[in-house]
Amino acid sequence: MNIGKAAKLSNLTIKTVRYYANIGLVKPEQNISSGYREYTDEEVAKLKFIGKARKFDFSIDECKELLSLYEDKNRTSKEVKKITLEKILQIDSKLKDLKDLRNELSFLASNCHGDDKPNCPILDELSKN
Amino acid sequence: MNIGKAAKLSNLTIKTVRYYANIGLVKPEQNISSGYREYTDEEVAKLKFIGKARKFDFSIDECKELLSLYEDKNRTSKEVKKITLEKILQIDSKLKDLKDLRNELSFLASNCHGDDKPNCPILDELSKN
DNA sequence: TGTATACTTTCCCCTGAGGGCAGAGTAAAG
DNA sequence: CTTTACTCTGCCCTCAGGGGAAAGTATACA
Repeated sequence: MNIGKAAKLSNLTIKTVRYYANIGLVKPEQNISSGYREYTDEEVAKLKFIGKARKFDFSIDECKELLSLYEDKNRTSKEVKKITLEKILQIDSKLKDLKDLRNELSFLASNCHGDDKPNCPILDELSKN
Repeated sequence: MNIGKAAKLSNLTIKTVRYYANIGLVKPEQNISSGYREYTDEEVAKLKFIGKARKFDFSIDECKELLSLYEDKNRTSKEVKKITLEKILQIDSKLKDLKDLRNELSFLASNCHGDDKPNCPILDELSKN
């Protein structure tokens, strides 16, 4: 099938599918006379796989890794779990940063009257040395 | 003072300070004969201000806005508080997405034996239709 | 058979917030 | 006068594609 159908079936944009072909993530055969990319069902399955992994916040490189494990029938579940646990740690770290940030901002905001006067603890904090 | 000292005093890199000059965020005078940027103490204070705001996850555009409020002695604290509360809402939304993601990944990981067998619920989920 | 429409191709620039490097000019210290 | 330190502009790079142009290909319909 052509790229349009492959994109539709995998719920990705054509741009994305073409990008994945260009970086060698899912590289279909290309019709010699027309130059059109020709996707097989299996390649569409890989596209879907990647689409899901991307939603789980895996980077393209991590998707590449997961995809090769997915294709390797001799892989161990240990390898996959390792990547997943690392991703969870990354998310935890991001969560902590965001929570800290939220606390600080919320503290500043709660100290700011938010009225029509110019006095503002938020700006005071930002201009502190 | 030259850009090196301004960067040091504001705890920013020279690249960053030059970038802020290029986009018109903090635009110092430039010595005509040498072409060197010449920063005043006030401009360094603005750089510091921006550096702090960036750490609070404000975008460059938001920094621009905050900076103009900071410079406007007639601004109302209401305006500043509004921007801050919006930023907090953005952070809350990001936090929710990340938490959901973490839950899903952690559920998958807990269902995966993580042993030497190829059977893997994580990959199964990623290849589900 | 011709043509209008839909689909696909490559190519180039854009995002945010700078980083890295090259080559050249300027300043300060010895 | 030379060495060293500093600064300048300009270019390409990041990440994961998005937008659009110009040109080629395929399909539907008259």
